[in-house]
Amino acid sequence: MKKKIDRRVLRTRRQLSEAILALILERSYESITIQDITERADLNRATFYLHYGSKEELLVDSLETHFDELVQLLEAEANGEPPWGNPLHMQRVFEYVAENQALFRTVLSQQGLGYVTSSVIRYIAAYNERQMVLAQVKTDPLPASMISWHVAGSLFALISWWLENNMPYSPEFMARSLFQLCTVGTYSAMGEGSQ
Amino acid sequence: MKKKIDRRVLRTRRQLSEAILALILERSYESITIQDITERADLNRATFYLHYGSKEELLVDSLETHFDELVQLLEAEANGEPPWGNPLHMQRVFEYVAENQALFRTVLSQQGLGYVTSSVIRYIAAYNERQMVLAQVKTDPLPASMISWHVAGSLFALISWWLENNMPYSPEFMARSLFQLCTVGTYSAMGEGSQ
Amino acid sequence: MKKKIDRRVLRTRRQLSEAILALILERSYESITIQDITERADLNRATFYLHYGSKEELLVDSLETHFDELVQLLEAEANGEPPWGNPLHMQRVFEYVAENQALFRTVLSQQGLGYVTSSVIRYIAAYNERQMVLAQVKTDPLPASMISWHVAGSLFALISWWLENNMPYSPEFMARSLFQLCTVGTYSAMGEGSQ
Amino acid sequence: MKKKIDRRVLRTRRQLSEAILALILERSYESITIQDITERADLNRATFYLHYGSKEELLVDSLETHFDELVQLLEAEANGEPPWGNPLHMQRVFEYVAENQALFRTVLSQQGLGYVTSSVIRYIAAYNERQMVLAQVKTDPLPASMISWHVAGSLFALISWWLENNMPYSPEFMARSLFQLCTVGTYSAMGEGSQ
DNA sequence: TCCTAAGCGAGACGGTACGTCTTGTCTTCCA
DNA sequence: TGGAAGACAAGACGTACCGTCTCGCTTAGGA
Repeated sequence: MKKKIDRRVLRTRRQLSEAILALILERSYESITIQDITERADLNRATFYLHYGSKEELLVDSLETHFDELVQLLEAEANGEPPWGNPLHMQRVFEYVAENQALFRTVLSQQGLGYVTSSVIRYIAAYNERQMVLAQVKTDPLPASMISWHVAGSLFALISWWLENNMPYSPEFMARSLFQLCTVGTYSAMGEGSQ
Repeated sequence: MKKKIDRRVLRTRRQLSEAILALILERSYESITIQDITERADLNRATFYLHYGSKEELLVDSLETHFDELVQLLEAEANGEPPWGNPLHMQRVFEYVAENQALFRTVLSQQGLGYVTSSVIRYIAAYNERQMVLAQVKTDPLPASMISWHVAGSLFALISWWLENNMPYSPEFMARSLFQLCTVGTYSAMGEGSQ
Repeated sequence: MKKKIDRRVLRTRRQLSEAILALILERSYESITIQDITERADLNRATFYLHYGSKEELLVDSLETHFDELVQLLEAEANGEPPWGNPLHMQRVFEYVAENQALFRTVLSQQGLGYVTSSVIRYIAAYNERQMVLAQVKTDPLPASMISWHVAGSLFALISWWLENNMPYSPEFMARSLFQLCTVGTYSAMGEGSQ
Repeated sequence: MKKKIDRRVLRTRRQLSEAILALILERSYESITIQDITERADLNRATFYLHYGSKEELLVDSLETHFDELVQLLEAEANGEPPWGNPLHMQRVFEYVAENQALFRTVLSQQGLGYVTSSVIRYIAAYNERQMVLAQVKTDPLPASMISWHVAGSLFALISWWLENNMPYSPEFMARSLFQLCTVGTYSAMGEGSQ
């Protein structure tokens, strides 16, 4: 019972993906209409509805590739350590962000993409927790999920800060800072004698 | 040369504010039309446009009151300390969130309110930085704004986690946890011998 | 290279035409909204704008059919004579008016249809002049167009008078009267000895 | 029980009259809003409603002056003759039109003023009939009112033609032409041997 | 290699919300 | 008391976008 997907279908979906990704880099997500997408993709508006039910559906489908790529990259390097336990580990994330700078900047800062924003934190937190369970980290007296969210929130915030300030530091530095802020706290991270 | 604001105007704006705040607690922000708002407020649709240019404008105006309240509360208690430097300080935030639970839950989790989400982090970070400057905290070798964002992201994430898990801990506990995670880091916060 | 007009389009336009013609017979033209027309035509309001830019455009389009009918009828009978030169000729006009009584009554008397009113005189005058040129009528010392307007004004007025007085005379009588008033003048038309 | 009309009221009405008369000379009657009129008159919009119920009411009130003037002028000169019985009589009409050229041009040709257009013919016809009755004109076998309308339609048409063609003839010539067309008919008016 | 089901373009249409415009009413305040 | 100022309800306007549909044409891929 083979699925035999028409090559035209694949082509059409690719065109739609490329169109929406190109468009969100250009202007506000909410201002983009399905008409705009299909025009850019050189397709008929009705054709859109043969493949997706909404802009959101297409966007999620289009972004999946990117995030899956990153997650696979991370999981390959995680060796029984909590995700922030190793600066090198986090460094990959910042490097990946730097490579896909335009996309991340858009996704993290655009108004209409709010639901992506919050999913991202949730997504990172879930990933963190998964890794912590695998690494059998004990977190008493705090629950593991709280720690996961703490780190996810911090990571998200640092990435946002980094992009908004035009990446003034190297990925290494950012990763090391995150590592320190999370593991040994702000007091130590800021050096002796501070505060 | 007094401004002489018509009492009707104030009344109308209050009705609109109450209407939109009530509606976002009931259903998806994007699904709310201006027609819905004015109907709920018992006003004519055209009247809306005499006061606001869009749903967003009204929402921001309506939320301001709440957040300003919180900020004033915090600033009154901050005595030359960084905002997370004192668990009691943060406790106020969690208590405030608990009191306005329904609103925060909606604002932090609803899809269409994404731009609020990211503004909130930005807002907290800016507040943090302001306080750090006032407290003359030295942050070498990390820039103060990075620390601000780190703490803001963490606070945001912990509030989200807290609300999503139906507030399983007291505001005191949450504040103390945040304090520890931020100041002395995850290792210490999680107790000796962990990891 | 045929035009390929969608049958649905024709159907839609017919529905709109019928709707507006029915409505102007019922009530004041100005009081009719596009909403009214589309409701009567069982169509969506937006659909109206796919076909016409305004009520006026639709009305003109709808009336054209009627007037073209009359003009064709007249031209078929005109044999090198000026249009009022033959009572039988004009008789057709009055007969046609009688048959489409309700429509003419409305078009000639309704306030909002003023621009139709004046176009009608202009329209008749132009027709007259065209016929006079064809018939090579010499009009010295008066210009042909002045004569055309004179007769058009008279025809228009007599039709109005006829309808307003509930058609007290037969089309034949009206046509003969118009013929006499125009060709031999009021003195002769009113019989010998008058005045 | 004197009426004590405030001088301010008269002033206000005059301002409104002048405003609407000025405006119809400038642009389409329908495009003129009450807002426009009151702005031009340097009055508040609400004030309009203290004096008139609609644009139409104001316009009729404003035009009355002009037409009454003309009628008085005509009646003063009519000495028991039917109104078209004397070329000199009609000449006054054309002269009056020429003097108030801009106004007549507007009133007769503007779309939205259709109801004025048809009232004008009705008005002239009624005047004609009144004069015919006074002059005890016998019109057998045609009814007097039919004759009145015939002449009114012709007069209206000739005035329209005259204005549309930028008044190529003198009032005297127009009056004489109308006289001939109406009294002795087109055949005679166009000279011997024509047709 | 044909043929048949699918993908797709074109575009009409119903539906919904938009933001704007004009009207008419009302209230408050001033001269 | 007449008018200015302006808030508001009411409702039509023309536009924009959506999602659905129908009608053909083209073309891929199984027979």
